[in-house]
Amino acid sequence: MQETFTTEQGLTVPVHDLPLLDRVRTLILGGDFPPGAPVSEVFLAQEFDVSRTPIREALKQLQHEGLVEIRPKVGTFVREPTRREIVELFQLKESFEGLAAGLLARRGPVRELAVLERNLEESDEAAASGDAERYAALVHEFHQTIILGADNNKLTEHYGRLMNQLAYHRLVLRTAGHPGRIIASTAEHRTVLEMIKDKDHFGAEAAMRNHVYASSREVLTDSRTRND
Amino acid sequence: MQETFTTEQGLTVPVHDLPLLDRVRTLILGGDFPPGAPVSEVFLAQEFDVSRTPIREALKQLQHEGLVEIRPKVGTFVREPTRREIVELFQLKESFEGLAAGLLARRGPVRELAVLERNLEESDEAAASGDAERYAALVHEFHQTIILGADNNKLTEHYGRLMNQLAYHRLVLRTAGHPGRIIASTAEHRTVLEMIKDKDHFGAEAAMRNHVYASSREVLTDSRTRND
DNA sequence: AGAGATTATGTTGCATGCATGAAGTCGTCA
DNA sequence: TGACGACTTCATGCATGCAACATAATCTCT
Repeated sequence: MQETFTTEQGLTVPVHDLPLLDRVRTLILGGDFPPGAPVSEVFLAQEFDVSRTPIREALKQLQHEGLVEIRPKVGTFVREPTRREIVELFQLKESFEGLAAGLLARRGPVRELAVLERNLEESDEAAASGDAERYAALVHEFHQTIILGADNNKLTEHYGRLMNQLAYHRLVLRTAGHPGRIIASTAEHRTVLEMIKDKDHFGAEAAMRNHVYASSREVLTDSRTRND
Repeated sequence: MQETFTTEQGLTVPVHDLPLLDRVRTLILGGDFPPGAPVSEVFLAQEFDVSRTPIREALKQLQHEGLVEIRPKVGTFVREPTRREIVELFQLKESFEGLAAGLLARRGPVRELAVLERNLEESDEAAASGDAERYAALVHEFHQTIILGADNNKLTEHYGRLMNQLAYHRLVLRTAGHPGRIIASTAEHRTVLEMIKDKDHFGAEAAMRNHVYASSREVLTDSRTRND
């Protein structure tokens, strides 16, 4: 097994081309490029002070991840996911996270339980003090902990791809949404955690899927963000 | 949306580099390369009569798909999935196919029902006449029909990636296994179909997951193939 | 002036060459 | 004989150059 590195989104990539691929991805996801904007190879090449060749390879990866669209002989463009794709991705998210919660419950973890417990406490604090940013970070951490806790690298990998595709959408929502409004999804998180504690993997999966479904619906029905 | 093409495994790729990427993938999955074997760029380059550059890009894609391992400054090698990875992939397969069956049941399909119905009849015939090859093909078609019937392109995409990673393993099992032995999993398929007919998406998902789990266990416990 | 054809431009697609680094090989020395 | 070290070999990593094609701009003709 080669040396790998797991990115923030949980995507495992070979470590040797991490800097470039990661930097390009960050640049595109950063929001500097509106959807549909062209991403020229030469621009990126001089931006990162490398040749076009490694840039091309990175862009192909990103195409594979669904973040950009390469039109042969024309150019590369930031891909704007359609609403239908968003729905599809959320269906997958529900399935992935449900699976993860179930696997974690079956494992009967120790370390993760403490982390999740602490997370919920801090989430309550953040919600009470109205710290939206902190709350969002904690929500992210909660889900990430469960995914990683499932102890299934392939799941982590696929989940990372998924979240990368949703990342741009999330960003739009987060910046365009109502920052002050935080709906406490902590209750649903707590339910999930209880199920995991009880080693009820069936219940944990169901609870997590309900939670993801609920949050996705709120994202999809209107444009208000639920920070989750 | 750019023009895409869906491969046999259901993986959607841009059409312009289909020939090369697909041919390289087929070559590697074809079994000519034992696991761990080096896949030199120059070899592939002269094999397909192109330069190293497009070969490199294709290999990077395959690395992304998990089929090869690129060791920097050393070479590219056919990746041998560990047993643990096989287990992880089957867990994902269970989740994917369960999701697909559920979505299909919820859709209340018409065309797919006829196809699946016919498939089961032919499966019975193939099983009765002991045509292992035909039976395996029908099993593949059954699952593929359900995946595609779920009408979720992202699911199809992720599933395709998954199956590509399992493809090599399947091949080994199929060739090394006992070709005469066919255990009729048709009964489980029939259960899944009944649930879909009844639009019981919950039951369909459960039935499919049980089925996939059962077949995976049989694959994993010993080396005998169940053709599924 | 408008429509079609033609040129011009910009970007990608690929081939090639060279530098870099990793293994393996051979030789030398203790 | 065994171990250490320089060297050879070989494959990759990347830069560069040129050709091909899509698109836009221009020109011509009616």
